Amino acid sequence: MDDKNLTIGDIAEELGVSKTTISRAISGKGRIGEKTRERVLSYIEEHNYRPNVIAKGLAQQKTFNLAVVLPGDYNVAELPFFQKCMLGISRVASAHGYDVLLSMVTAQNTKQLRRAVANRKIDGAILTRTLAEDEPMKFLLQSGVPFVAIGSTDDESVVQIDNDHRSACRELTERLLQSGIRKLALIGSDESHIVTKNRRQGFEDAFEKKKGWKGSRQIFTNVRENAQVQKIVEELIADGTECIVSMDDFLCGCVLNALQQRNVAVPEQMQVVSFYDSTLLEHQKPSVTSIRFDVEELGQKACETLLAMLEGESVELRTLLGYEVRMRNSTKKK
Amino acid sequence: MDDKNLTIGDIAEELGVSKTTISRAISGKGRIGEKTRERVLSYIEEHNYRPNVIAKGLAQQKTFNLAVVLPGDYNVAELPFFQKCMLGISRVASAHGYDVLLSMVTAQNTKQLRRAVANRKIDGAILTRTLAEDEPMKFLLQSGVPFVAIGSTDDESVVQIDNDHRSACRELTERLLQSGIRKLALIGSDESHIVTKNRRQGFEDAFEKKKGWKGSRQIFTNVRENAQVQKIVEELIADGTECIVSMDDFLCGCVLNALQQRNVAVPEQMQVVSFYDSTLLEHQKPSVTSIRFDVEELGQKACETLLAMLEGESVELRTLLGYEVRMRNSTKKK
DNA sequence: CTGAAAGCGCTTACAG
DNA sequence: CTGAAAGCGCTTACAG
Repeated sequence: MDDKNLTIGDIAEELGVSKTTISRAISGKGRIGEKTRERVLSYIEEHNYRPNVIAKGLAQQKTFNLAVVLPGDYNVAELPFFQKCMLGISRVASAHGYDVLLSMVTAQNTKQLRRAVANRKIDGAILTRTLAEDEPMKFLLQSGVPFVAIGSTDDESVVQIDNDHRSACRELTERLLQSGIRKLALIGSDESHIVTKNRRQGFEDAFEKKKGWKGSRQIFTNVRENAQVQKIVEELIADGTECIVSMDDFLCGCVLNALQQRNVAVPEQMQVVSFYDSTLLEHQKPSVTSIRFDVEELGQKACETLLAMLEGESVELRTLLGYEVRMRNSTKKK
Repeated sequence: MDDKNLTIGDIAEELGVSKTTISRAISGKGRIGEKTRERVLSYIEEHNYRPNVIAKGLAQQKTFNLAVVLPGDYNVAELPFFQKCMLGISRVASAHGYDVLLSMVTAQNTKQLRRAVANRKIDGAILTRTLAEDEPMKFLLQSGVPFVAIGSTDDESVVQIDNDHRSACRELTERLLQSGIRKLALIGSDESHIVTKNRRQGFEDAFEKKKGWKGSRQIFTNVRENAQVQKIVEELIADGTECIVSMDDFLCGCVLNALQQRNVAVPEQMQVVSFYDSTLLEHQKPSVTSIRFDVEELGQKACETLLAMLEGESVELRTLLGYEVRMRNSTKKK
């Protein structure tokens, strides 16, 4: 059945034509007689021939591999994001005949990525997040390897695919304000992640637009540990904050936990909002009002864009994908 | 600086020797004069030459790629496991000059893996979990691609790397029994995951050993949703169960949640135990008694074993890695 | 100890 | 429309 190592040469011999002809029949490039092509194609079909991609690559100076750069220090909150993103990327890659090579990097250690590039094992790369000081990005930039970044950056020379976090956070905040909330707080993690800045801006934007608005807001960033959240929540309860917006589902989990332990009812005594709408909070009661991004689509789009670049097509410098605000039971109905 | 596309031919010409010689100097295979070798090596060093791995692979019929087969349906509880495992694998692979190709599969869809194999883009594969009915494993088996499985299976023809879940669960249970608990329950997810069966057995083992022991146990498997957990916990509280053992950290999170909502104090009124000791429960109060596996080591070991197989070395059919039982504050001190 | 040559399995000008 | 030949960048018998 599996004529395992059938080569183009074998087929040529078998069919009494040249290797060139076989190659042309397969690739569709170059002129070839309709009948010859059909003969070749049906032979291939029947004998289950699969071209050797490595050899093809060598001849064409391609690898048909894409590197996906994955931070090794992803935290729990980001894991579901990574998973879906990866799914989107690998589906598109696969559909286009590409494979995905994994490069795990940390802030200090970009070895794996460097190796993949130095060994010429990839045609392009996808960065799965963006940092203010982004080593992998710097490296990619100076190495000349085509790449796209999932996330945003000020660098006008990098192709970016991102959700519109700023607008999303603005819209969400606006809705909260419209519902009559006068005192709210935003909690986020690493300021070094560009996405954190963008959300923060969106939050501020909402207040900008509401000029004469009376009320107060507080912002906490670089919050990473449950202990910090507990402290913050305690303060917020004390000073009468009405709503806590968390920038990721891990933080939101901590917030809910803190409230529960202090017997503060959600949403009656404190409203709670999160981002991502990930599996992390999936089973939470009450269900959590959240922004929803289609992460798989994000991955797909990123991969499609990179593939287009590799084909020499010109692509948008910046692709902003949408979002959805999902009002649920952790906030009061207006 | 970056003499980008330097080839073996360029160096040969430059140094006035043959390509064969260059190749030998690099690979260390075949006889070569000490001085010649040094000349070549220092030239390479100086000009920052990197051999083209793809070309090398074509000549040697190798790809220097390993497929890591990743279920696309990993749930939150498994995500941290995957991340660490991946880290271990990719570190070892990288250190040995191999790259990691990602194959995302689902129960129904093993396309990506099939493609990688059919295209001859990998030298071997690593399965990151084992199922009772394991499609990817079946495929790998019949395709003849060398592979190792992280997890266990009855199939004596597959090389397995696993933690000793059965002993771990037995030891944990024994400790609970020794501490005086008379009534306990075990909650787990998919029975189709072999690891679930193993743990269940370990749980039973502990009772076997304690012959004349009086008391009762309950086992719930195929539990996936928070709603199910809530119901179960309710029953368990009602019938006076003293301790709930969860097979993963997601389930345990649900259990803790259920207890908290019903104002059942941990560990005073109900003791709680989990597996994995993952970041999922990292910040939980009280801290959760748990078994701890070194997942990164697991990944490393799996990769090392596969690499050894590719070198033609003979390897253990079965490698069982250890575990640690961490007693914390969700159980009573003896 | 060293090299010429063939080969890995493809592609692609070039010529016909 | 088709093919011979050179080439992608390596490795590896074989001969010397």
